[in-house]
Amino acid sequence: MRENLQKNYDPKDFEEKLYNYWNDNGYFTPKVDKSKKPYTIMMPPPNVTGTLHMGHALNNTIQDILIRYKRMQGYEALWLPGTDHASISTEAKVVEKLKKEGKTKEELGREKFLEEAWDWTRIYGGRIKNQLKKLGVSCDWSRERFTLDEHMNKAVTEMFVRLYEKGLIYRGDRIINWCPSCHTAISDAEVEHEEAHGNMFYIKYQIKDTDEAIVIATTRPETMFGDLAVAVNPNDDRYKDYVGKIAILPLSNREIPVIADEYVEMDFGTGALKITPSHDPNDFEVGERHDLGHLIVLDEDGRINENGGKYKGLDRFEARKKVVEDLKELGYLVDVKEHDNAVGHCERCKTIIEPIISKQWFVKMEPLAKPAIEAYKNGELNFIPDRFGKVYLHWLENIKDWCISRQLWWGHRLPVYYCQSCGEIVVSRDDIDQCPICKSSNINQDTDTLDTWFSSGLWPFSTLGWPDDTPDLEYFFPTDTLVTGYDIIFFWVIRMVVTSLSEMGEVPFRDVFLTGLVRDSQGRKMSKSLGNGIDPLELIEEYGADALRFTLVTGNSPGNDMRFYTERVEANRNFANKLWNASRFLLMNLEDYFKSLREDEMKLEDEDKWILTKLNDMIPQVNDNLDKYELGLAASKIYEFLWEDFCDWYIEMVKTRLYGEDGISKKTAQTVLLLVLKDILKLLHPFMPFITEEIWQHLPEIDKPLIIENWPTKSQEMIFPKEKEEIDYVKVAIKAIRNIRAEMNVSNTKKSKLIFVPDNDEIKNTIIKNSRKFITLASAEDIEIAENKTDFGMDYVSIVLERCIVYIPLKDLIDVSKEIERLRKEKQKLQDEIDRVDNKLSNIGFISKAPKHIIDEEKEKKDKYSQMLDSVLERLSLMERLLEANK
RNA sequence: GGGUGGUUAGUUCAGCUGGUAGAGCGCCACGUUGACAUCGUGGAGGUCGUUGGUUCGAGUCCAAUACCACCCACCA
Repeated sequence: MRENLQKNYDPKDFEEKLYNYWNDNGYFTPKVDKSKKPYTIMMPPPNVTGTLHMGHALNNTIQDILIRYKRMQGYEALWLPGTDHASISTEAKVVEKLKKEGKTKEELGREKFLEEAWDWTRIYGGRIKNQLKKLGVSCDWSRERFTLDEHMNKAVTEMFVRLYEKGLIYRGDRIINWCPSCHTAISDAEVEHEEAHGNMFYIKYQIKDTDEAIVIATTRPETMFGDLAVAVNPNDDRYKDYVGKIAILPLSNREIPVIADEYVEMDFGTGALKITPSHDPNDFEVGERHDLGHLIVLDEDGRINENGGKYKGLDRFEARKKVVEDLKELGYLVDVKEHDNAVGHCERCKTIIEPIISKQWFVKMEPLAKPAIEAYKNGELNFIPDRFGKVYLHWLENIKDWCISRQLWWGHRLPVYYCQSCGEIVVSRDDIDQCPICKSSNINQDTDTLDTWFSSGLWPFSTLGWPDDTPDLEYFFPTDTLVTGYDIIFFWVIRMVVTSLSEMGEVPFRDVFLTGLVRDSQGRKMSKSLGNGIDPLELIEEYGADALRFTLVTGNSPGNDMRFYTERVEANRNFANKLWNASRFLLMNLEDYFKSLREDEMKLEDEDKWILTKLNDMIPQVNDNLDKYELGLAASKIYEFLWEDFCDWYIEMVKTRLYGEDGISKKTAQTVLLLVLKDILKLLHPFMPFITEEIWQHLPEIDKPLIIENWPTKSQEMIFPKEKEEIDYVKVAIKAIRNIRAEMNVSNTKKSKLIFVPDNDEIKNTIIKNSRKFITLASAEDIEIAENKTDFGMDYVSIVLERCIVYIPLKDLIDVSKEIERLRKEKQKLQDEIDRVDNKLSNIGFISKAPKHIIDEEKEKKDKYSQMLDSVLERLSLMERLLEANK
């Protein structure tokens, strides 16, 4: 015997219990079953040591909805979870921890440091996993992966070697972005540009052996110790004569050539530019063209090095001040102007980036980008919403090489070995301790690790076993949908597409569903520093996971940022509560369900047909929405159906039958109630998995858990247009009656008689058939059908419906003049509508060009309103006459 | 300098292929009727940023424009 549902909806009673039940029974784990279709999502791996935030909650809710939907549709639905080692941020956290203990990573050494990092990972690594579980994620934990797992490491090495062998990975001296705080190179994508107020300094460089000087403009005077030339535009007449001469660098008095290069803009600054090839990407290019060589003047902390003479040891910003002071004192500083420009910051630690020449490893992107561009253009890869495709294309079309080496320890070590004896560079799948060329054992592996995104870039296939040929890989790859934030397109999405196209020969996923950012109620980004973050776990604790999930997918559209209001979670908790109580009501009224009548004795009544029709109209719409990733639209349709159609109308209409004596009618109502509720639970399950499963488990005659139930499909024989229309008519009538009673302040407890005067038999039958509904839903004590409108005088209030008038005897409450006033307003309203329709119908353009069904609709409206207007006019004149006669 | 998104009820947002504007919250009035006050019933509230255009008809398509966000970009 099953227990009843608890009286009060309290998610805490069952959410955890159900999660374990699903997980323990293996419902999250799909099988490789060639007779079924797979559907695959790879979870974007959160940082292993991170904590769950709203972005994760949004992301994972969407993925879970898709996976549960597909699972119920009969797909082998794989949602593979995992975590990312997040090299730079995890390493920073461990370094910070060491610092607190008074240690540095250098003191500790690589091996000990990695032990610390693994400890850290073990301590905090489980945290986010457990937090995700509270959300209800139905991902396959048996296939969970971590980007630093042994197997993942193998995949990374394999990819590196393959790309290297194809000539797509190379080592070189390039200007890279150096973070003086993280002490590593970072990629262009990891640099955030921010507009900053600064100064443009105009500095005089003397021309050797003359009295003349050339004035250059720079924002970074402290790098002048690295200047290797002054450049002007070859077409610039002002400086023509200086080209080829020697300029003398102030402060250090070093001699540098004046060169001509097209790169220099004549009308910017002074038209003369100092060239610092080791500290500026453009200057680097110029330097290459003119063979200027390199001169580095900053160290890894961003301080001036020994090439800066007496300025050595000064931080770059202090050095700037000091250099400017000295230049001024010595008369070299000609001018200072305010100047704003975009300054690059480290995406992790927000430190200002230092462009610096450095020997690093790069991926050559252009040849890899081409197929990725193609894949989008020919439709193999879709973005939802599509506008992000443009962002994707723009990035790929302007792509630059990707710096992948990091001067960090926590990560995948480069599979690169340097022979100290013969100088050979060996890239190898296996660890080597002997040089394959000179056989020397004096060979060392590169100490650098790879950019985190290099390993996560392989996520869609490395997780399935690549490079090994596994059944999972064969069956589940390529994946179907990727769900992630738009802020991560460049970091991650593009890298996955590129590596997959290169080594798997196809796109890693068909659809990329991009979510917006979850912002606070004021529209600000949630951040730790602002302290405005809302903790999803607290919301789950208070309102339940279902309410939070529903909130995250409704009221916004894909790719758009959303403001988060706790009030909305509350509203959705109320929705869950509504479902809970409706279900409880139903179960209470199903107590005699088993011992009641036989199936074939069932007789569907109008309201049964009405709700079944509405249900079956909705099902294909919901499916369509879900297939198009319109999760919010799907959710609101179910919301409305449950609350309005099912609870407010159907249940209320059916109550008299449940309490009544007619066994067949009761049994029929019970059956329909149960049938509709079951479909609601199924449709809602992806959105609100916990409450729906909990209720499901309490229903009679269920043979499997909801999570693996069959998704509802439209039932053609359950569509009854005529009855649907009839009930809709009854609803309109009931609303009108309620409305007028409320306007006249008639309390619900005061029952009144309703007298209907229908125009025709059809309406008459509808009224008679549904008369009980008026009694329960429109506070009527009695229903009467009359033939003659004129029988009802001043003691009655009248409601004009289509083809029918309702009279309510409310003797004491009626003020005739007010009633006349009301009727006049009614008349005006109808007249306006008729005018509007007339206007349309008399328009030749409309008649000749609009589609027939639209014209017919308008004509019908006209008929309807005209007929109603006649009734109103008739009633109005009667009342006016009666008022007159009464005076 | 390029590009994208937003601008709809007091507020936060929906509104699919163009056909008399919707929801949640808030507000007002009434209501403990045997699922639910985490509720019910009724109501007030919008010239859909502005200006043009296409169309029989535009919140919905096109073009300008304003404002607010965001992204990209090597003018030192």
